[in-house]
Amino acid sequence: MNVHYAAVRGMTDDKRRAILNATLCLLSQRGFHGFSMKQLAERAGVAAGTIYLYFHDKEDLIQQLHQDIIEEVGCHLLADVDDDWPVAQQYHQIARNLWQFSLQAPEIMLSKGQFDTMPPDILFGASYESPELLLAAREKVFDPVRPIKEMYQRGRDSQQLKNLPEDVLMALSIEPICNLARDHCLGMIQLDEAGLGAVIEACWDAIRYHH
Amino acid sequence: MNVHYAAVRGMTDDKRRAILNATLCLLSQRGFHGFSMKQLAERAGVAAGTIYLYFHDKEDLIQQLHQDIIEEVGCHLLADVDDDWPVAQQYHQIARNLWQFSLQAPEIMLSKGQFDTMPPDILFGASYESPELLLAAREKVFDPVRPIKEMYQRGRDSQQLKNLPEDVLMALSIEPICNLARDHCLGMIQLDEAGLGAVIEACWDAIRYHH
Amino acid sequence: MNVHYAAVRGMTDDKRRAILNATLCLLSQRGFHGFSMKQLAERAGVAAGTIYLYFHDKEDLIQQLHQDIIEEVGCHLLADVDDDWPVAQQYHQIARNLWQFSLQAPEIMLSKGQFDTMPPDILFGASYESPELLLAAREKVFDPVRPIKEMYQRGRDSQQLKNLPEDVLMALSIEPICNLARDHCLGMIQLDEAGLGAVIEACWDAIRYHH
Amino acid sequence: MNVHYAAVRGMTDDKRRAILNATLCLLSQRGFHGFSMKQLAERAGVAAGTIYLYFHDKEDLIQQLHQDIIEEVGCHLLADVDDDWPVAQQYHQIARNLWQFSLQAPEIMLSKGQFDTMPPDILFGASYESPELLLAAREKVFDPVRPIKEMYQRGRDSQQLKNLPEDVLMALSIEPICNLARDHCLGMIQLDEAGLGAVIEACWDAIRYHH
DNA sequence: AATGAATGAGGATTCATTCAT
DNA sequence: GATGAATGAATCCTCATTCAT
Repeated sequence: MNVHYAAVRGMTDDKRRAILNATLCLLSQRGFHGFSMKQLAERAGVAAGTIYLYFHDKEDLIQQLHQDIIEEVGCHLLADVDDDWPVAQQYHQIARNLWQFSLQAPEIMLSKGQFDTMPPDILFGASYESPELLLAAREKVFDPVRPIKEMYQRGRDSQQLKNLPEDVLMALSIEPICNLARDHCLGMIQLDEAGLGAVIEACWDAIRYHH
Repeated sequence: MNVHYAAVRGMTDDKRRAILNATLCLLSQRGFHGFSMKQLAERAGVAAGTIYLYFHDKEDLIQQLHQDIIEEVGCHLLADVDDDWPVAQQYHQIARNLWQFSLQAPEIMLSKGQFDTMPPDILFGASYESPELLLAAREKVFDPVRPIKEMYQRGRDSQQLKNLPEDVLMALSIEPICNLARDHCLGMIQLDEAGLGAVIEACWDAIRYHH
Repeated sequence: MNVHYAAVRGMTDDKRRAILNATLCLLSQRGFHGFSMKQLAERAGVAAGTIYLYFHDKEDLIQQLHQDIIEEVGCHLLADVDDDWPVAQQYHQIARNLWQFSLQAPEIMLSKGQFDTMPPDILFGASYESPELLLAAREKVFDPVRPIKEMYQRGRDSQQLKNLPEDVLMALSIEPICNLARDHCLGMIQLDEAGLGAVIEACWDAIRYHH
Repeated sequence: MNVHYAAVRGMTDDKRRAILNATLCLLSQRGFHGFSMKQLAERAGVAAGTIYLYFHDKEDLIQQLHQDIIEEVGCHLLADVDDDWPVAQQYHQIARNLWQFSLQAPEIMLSKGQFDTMPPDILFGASYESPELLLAAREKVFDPVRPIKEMYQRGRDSQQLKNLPEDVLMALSIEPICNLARDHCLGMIQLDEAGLGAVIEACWDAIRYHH
């Protein structure tokens, strides 16, 4: 019975996963309004109605996908990063993890821009009209990557990093690598190992405290 | 007669401008597929059919908007920049111009992400499938901001900037400021004069050649 | 003054003719609903609004075109036909005139099918619902070709033609030639001089009284 | 189970049939561009979107209707026609079948003119520009009525019919009856049994070889 | 007389979602 | 749980017609 249940769970979860994967693919290529639920069903190999067994509607689907991705990204970025390392080493590891991750899951990289431009009520259930609500909701959603934020805080407090808000530090050192990874995935730029090293170093230069 | 003609010209151009402005507004909020031509007509204060007197279809409208914006951005970013200045000074002026521009035309800043995630055939008439065609088409479209690219080339050749492709240098020094400007417009971050100076300096640190 | 007026009249009539010619062309290719007034204006070399100076609306335009065509057709079919000739000779002359006419005005031939399938209220101002009204209206419109009908009557009354209604006699002897002329114009069939003679003879066989 | 399945099949096919029937009705009255998909949906008793479950677009719908009609017409015209009969008898049977058919399916008769004036790419996927392609496509579409064509060939080869192309023979002996049947359906002419016999005989006179 | 910009109703088609099976 | 036929509102775009110039 247990086995049977597990099997069923697994199967249904397979369907959920198939739908989420197909959504990611279509979302990264066409954006939220740019693909239809029928296309999605086809791509996922399920019937149109099946999607609504797992997700309440299109927005819910996107929201759950977003959450899933953040968890996966958080997991990959922090792999092999030791809390005891100096901030510089931590940062370099994270940056390399990010690049590595973009190679194995390019659609996720491509989907970032779509999520960034999405009305925030879809992802967070709050709009720009009420900034404090939105901030709180964002914090919750981005909880899986909080350790990264905390690393920046520690780095700043110990004067290894410049005295700037964490958001800004990340915008200076993580986002450029995201953007370049995306361009790399799209074939718009080429970057070899040496180039990658130089880029990571440049981003480190941007945020490290110059004595 | 001349005046009269000008007035007429002005009026019809007013319609085109009204449509483009309304498009920018809706595009930045909802994305390409996220707003309807009827909404657009309403916002622009014209009849739905009128849009098609000035633009062939929705894609053409977006493309023309994109071109218009690039010209306007190019114009503003390069204002008060002297060719004879050292690269460092040129960069700082451009960065400040960019921030300034984001304050007076926030919707343009917000629309950048939408354009970045748009299928390139809409903007450039070429897809990722044929990279060389796409590259050529991009170059043409981005011609109004070519002087900025050339500044980066000169800076690199004279060893004032790191030895990285211009695209990468820009991704390290211009895009982060764009992103922060966008977040600033949305109220997601606050940045005072000192903070802005620090950010610009940080981006300069990212790309300047450290001897 | 008179001359001036005539010139103006001529010019405006030129416009009317240009519009009618362009209408014929578009109608024969696309049918009543298949072409737009803007296309028509373009083809005729006038502004869209100009059409409405000469015709009340699209239906009126078609109706006037129809009337014009019937007059022109009547004129050509009856050319060189002498009232004193025997019916057989008259018929042969008309049939040859018809073929000849189809060669010099193929669009008219092609437009016949369009008029035949048009709701009769457009052409005659009466519908199939009130057959007697429709019949009267048709008679009036087709007045320019009445001599042909009368020829058939005389032929029947003098027992040179079969004892069938004129409409039927025409459907047996004129319409097939029209259809073949249309197919010839479209390149769907080829018919040389001998073939044409055989066809005309065959149609004559269909209606002549066999003693 | 089988019965159940059949019932379901029947029901869905019912929808397709309802749409085709409604299309025929509207097409014969208004022509291809003259009726809207919304009107069609209303007439067929389905939602607008439902049409697109069965047909790719309006052109596909018309094309399928055309094919259906040709099959039905072929079936009716050749009913009770024996291959062993002399050509004369075959022709007479076909002609009577045609008249009979026009009485029980008048809309089909009325639709013929609409199909005849339709741009051939809709019906055959080929235009007048490439006559050989068009001819081949036509032959395929008209395959269900090929036996009739073959009868004409045999009749001509055995010198029972005049030495004219089959197309011409049909234009002389079948099309006039079609046209008269249409006029009869519309109430534009009356034709009793004797009249019909005379008409069929007249058409036979047109094509039979006179020794 | 002539223009052609402007209109907004109406065109074909697609969409997210539901529900009977 | 899974299906996919069915819906009808909403999509983009075209149309015949008007009217200020």
